[in-house]
Amino acid sequence: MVTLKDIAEQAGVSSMTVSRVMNGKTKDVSQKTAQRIKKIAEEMGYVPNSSARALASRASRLIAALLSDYDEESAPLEDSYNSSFFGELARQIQKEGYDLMIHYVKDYTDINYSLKSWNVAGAVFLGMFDENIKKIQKDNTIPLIFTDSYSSIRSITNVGIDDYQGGETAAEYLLKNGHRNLAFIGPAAVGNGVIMHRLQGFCTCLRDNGISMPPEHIIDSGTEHLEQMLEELCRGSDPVTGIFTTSDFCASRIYAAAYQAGLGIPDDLSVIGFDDIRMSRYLTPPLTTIRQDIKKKADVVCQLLMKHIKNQDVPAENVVLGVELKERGSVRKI
Amino acid sequence: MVTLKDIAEQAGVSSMTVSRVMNGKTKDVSQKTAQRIKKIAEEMGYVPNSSARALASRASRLIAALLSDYDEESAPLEDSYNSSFFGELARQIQKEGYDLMIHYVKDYTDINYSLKSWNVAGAVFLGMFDENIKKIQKDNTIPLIFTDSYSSIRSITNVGIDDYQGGETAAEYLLKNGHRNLAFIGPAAVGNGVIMHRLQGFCTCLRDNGISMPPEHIIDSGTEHLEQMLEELCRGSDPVTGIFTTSDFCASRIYAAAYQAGLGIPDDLSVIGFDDIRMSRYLTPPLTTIRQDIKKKADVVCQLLMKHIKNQDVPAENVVLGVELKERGSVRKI
DNA sequence: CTGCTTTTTGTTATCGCTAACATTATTATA
DNA sequence: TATAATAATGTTAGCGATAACAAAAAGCAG
Repeated sequence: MVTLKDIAEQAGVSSMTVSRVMNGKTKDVSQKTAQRIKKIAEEMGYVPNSSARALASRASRLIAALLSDYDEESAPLEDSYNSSFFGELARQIQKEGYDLMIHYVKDYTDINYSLKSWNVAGAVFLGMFDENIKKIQKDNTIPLIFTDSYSSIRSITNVGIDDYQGGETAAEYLLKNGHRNLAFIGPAAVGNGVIMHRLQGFCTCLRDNGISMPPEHIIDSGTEHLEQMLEELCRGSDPVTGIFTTSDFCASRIYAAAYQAGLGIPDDLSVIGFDDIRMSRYLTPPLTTIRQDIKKKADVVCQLLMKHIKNQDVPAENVVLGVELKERGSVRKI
Repeated sequence: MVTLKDIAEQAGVSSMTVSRVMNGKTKDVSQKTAQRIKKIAEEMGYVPNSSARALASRASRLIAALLSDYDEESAPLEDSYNSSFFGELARQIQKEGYDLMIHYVKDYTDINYSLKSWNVAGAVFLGMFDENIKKIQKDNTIPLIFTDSYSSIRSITNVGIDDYQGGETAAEYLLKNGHRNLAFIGPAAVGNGVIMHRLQGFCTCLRDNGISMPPEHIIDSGTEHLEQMLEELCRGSDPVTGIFTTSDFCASRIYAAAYQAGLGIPDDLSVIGFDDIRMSRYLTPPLTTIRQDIKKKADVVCQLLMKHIKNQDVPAENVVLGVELKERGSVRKI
């Protein structure tokens, strides 16, 4: 392993000078020496020891990405949306000269460990929110960025999308196409986050247009009997003709269930998804969905993180990115 | 920040004793002291500083996952299969008490940096293989595990699946169902890896059964004009009735193209995929595919890594995991 | 109680690097 | 040319932990 000292000896300077060169402190070292040292470092294949750096400078160039690990079966990265986002984030962060590590966390202890163990420069919470956040914030001075969190705490920086408007847009579009009897399919745990806001946007828009959706039309996407439910919903005297669902993956389940129930999409049933994952356009019919721009989101998260790292006093922000209706073929005009 | 020293002072012992307790060297510290120290550490919210540990012990509890970053547009983690694997790997590694960091690498320099910068304990190469591997191996003594690599170098440990057999299985199944005129759709860059072995297994099995597949039936999945190609293929005097493709994602593209071309699956065209991603069962018709067990793969990679980390002298292995036909509804019996 | 082993604890140096300050070389100013 | 200002380099002391060895305490046989 090549160290600063090795290079220093080769170059006949002190290791501090080499350190300065390696850290690009151009105005502290003469050009000539800098050039020479760079060349030697290159030749010797020097790679700075990040641990030593982190230790000495009390700051690492390392970011932690935190994923929720509430149970064994949850697999956040199996979700196409999440993993795409994570991948983009990783790339962006690397571009900024930082490294990214991943941590599944399930409680305060985990989060604490995650943030302190490598004294990371910052952390991104992926689609999760912990009750203990106040405590975490108090214990740590490093920037924390949340994504898709609906905490009411003003002092945390969050990057999310306009879920509410996404719901509205979906409702508007269904209404515009003549649908009046609608249903919502999403995770049972609506909670007070992303899902709830989509649902609220959806319902409010309906209500504003004089349409109401009965509570029994809010269906748990986790149910085993999706076909039966769809059948009941769509075969009554006042059949449901349009469904808004909270993810494209879920939409694919609805496609399958509808098919089994003998319901054609979009002829018998229109479906509108959320996310616009890569596969959505290849479903049959191509899925009409509320698109969120994952690259943009990753970019914003990364930039915000850098800003906070470089300047402690940047105030917390709540960035809400717009969503966009991606019109394809899964909603029909009545 | 709480350090060993702080705890030591509180407990009235030397920091070395605390270090021993924290590292679980039970037989070096009396039970009584150990207990007391643990309690104090707990109370003070001690989190070991991994950088300092890595520096002092010349070994970190950190694993690097390396992803290929050959161009801006490649997004390995957008692939459902890859990201699921990555997610599983992350979880398993964490369970072993290690941390995982992710690195996109595009050349020797990147890989070198990745391995040395944090003096990681080991690295996993995700579906990539670098020409310079010999050099990398020589420069580093840490265990390197490859996945899905078809290097001929005996000294590298690899975990992959039986791609060849996957191809065979697909062919057998199509033949069994009476299909005789077949096509293969996959990335243009067949290379000499995963894709080639699937194709070879497929072709060999066909040949062994007296069937041959003309070269023009090997189609680039990247093509813009998939519908046209399918149309030509399936509408001639001797129409193709079965397609083997190299991923489930690709299969979904074929579904879409077939639909556009007015070809019904499986009535006009049978399709068999590869991977068995989460969404495959929800396609219409549910996709018959060659399943690979991602959890198993992650598990094997992780166990192998641990074995190599704990014992330098474990010989390199080439683990080939079996694949399994997942029979669903996209292949019809003729 | 002595001398021995074994257990338990402590000391010192070091890992590779950087912060903070000290020094020397260089240039500019009077 | 002397002197101040600036630029370039060096020195020292850690960062928080562990390795390796050293010392003290405890246990035990005779």
